Amino acid sequence: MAKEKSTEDKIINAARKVFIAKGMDGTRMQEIADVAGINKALLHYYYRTKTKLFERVFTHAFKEVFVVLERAVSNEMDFERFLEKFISQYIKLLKSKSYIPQFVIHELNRNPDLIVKQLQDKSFIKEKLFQLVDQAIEDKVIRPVPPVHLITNILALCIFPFVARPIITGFAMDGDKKKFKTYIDERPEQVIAFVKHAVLINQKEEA
Amino acid sequence: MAKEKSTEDKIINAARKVFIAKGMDGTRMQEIADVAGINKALLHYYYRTKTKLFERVFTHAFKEVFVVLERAVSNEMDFERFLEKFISQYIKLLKSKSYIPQFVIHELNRNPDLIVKQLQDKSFIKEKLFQLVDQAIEDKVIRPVPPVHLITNILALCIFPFVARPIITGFAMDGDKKKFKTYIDERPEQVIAFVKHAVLINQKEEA
DNA sequence: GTCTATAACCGGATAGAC
DNA sequence: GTCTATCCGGTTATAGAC
Repeated sequence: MAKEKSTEDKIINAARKVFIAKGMDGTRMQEIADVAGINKALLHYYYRTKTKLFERVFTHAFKEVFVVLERAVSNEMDFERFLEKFISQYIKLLKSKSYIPQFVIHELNRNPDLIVKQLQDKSFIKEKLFQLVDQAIEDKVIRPVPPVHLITNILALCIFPFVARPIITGFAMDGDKKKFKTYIDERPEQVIAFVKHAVLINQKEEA
Repeated sequence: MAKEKSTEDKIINAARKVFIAKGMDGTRMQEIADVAGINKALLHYYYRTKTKLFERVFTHAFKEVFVVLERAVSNEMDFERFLEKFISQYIKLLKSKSYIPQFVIHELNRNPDLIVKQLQDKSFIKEKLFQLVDQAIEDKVIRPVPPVHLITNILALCIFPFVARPIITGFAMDGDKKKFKTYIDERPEQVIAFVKHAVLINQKEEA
């Protein structure tokens, strides 16, 4: 099974696990060492401080859930297919990284300066996305709606369930985690239909 | 101006401020004492432990952003007006408590058991809300959509911007906080229109 | 590179004077 | 009720042996 890993890999994987589960403040270096199966001093040998190790983990996590935007704007296609592709692929991605959004959002709120480093030279993504929406409006494919709002709406519908999972599970599913899984599996279809009805102009009923 | 407050009030207010800004793990009792203008020992005199003080703050914060659901189901009205009222009032509320959603969500993710205590005897709200949606579907006011999805969609659209503020401000507004404020001011109108188009059946263009 | 031991500090909680 | 002083466990980080 080739479960062999370098010490550095073991540390990074352990750090990811613990930081994402407990946040910067809630994490203990000892716990990372335990999970990695090594000892505390070694952590400091590889990454001099907790902060440095955290920043490394955070940057990686941020990219994991952000670069999807970058990929999204690089493919040329009509707006309806863009919606379908983007929403289904993004929710699929989030399912496999379901604890990352809350982690990233929390740490960004704790320390908003972090965002600056992460968004270096990323403004072209915003331009492209806004342009995509503006073009669809001009082509009468969607009704006129400010790009920021449409884009944040789509992201909200995709991301929110993962962030609010305990509330949704507790409030609407009587704490039953299986029901939450079912709900998430239904999401792509539901979100796509919701957004299409919300903005597409010649939306006809389909078979 | 009657700025006089009991010590207990000073403590609670300071604790709210610090816990909501920094979370349970990031908060220091010393900082709460400093903000309250008293000394650390006095905190323990009123609330024996940090955990107890936290729980008091958390419960209050949770109620502040949750009871709106309770109020929403107690007013009888047609579905379209329910949407308008709920969305505009909820966003208005969140504007005045804009740091609470992220706080509540983070702590609930760190400790999902907290949700159980908060939702004691609240299942009637869920029943009423689901019923409201089912009724609207039956009356052909909205297209058929599973109640959980519609409700979480609405909540996502209202809450997400406050939770993701640093990302939205950094990504779409070049870090300009004034633009974020404008964006939030536009939200009620935008969200209401979005949801109406998404689900209302005889949606006609209005003047 | 990896370990044990320990330094240096921090933070929650308490004792006890006023 | 409110304060000062202090205890004590826990946490990051380093020293130094192997």
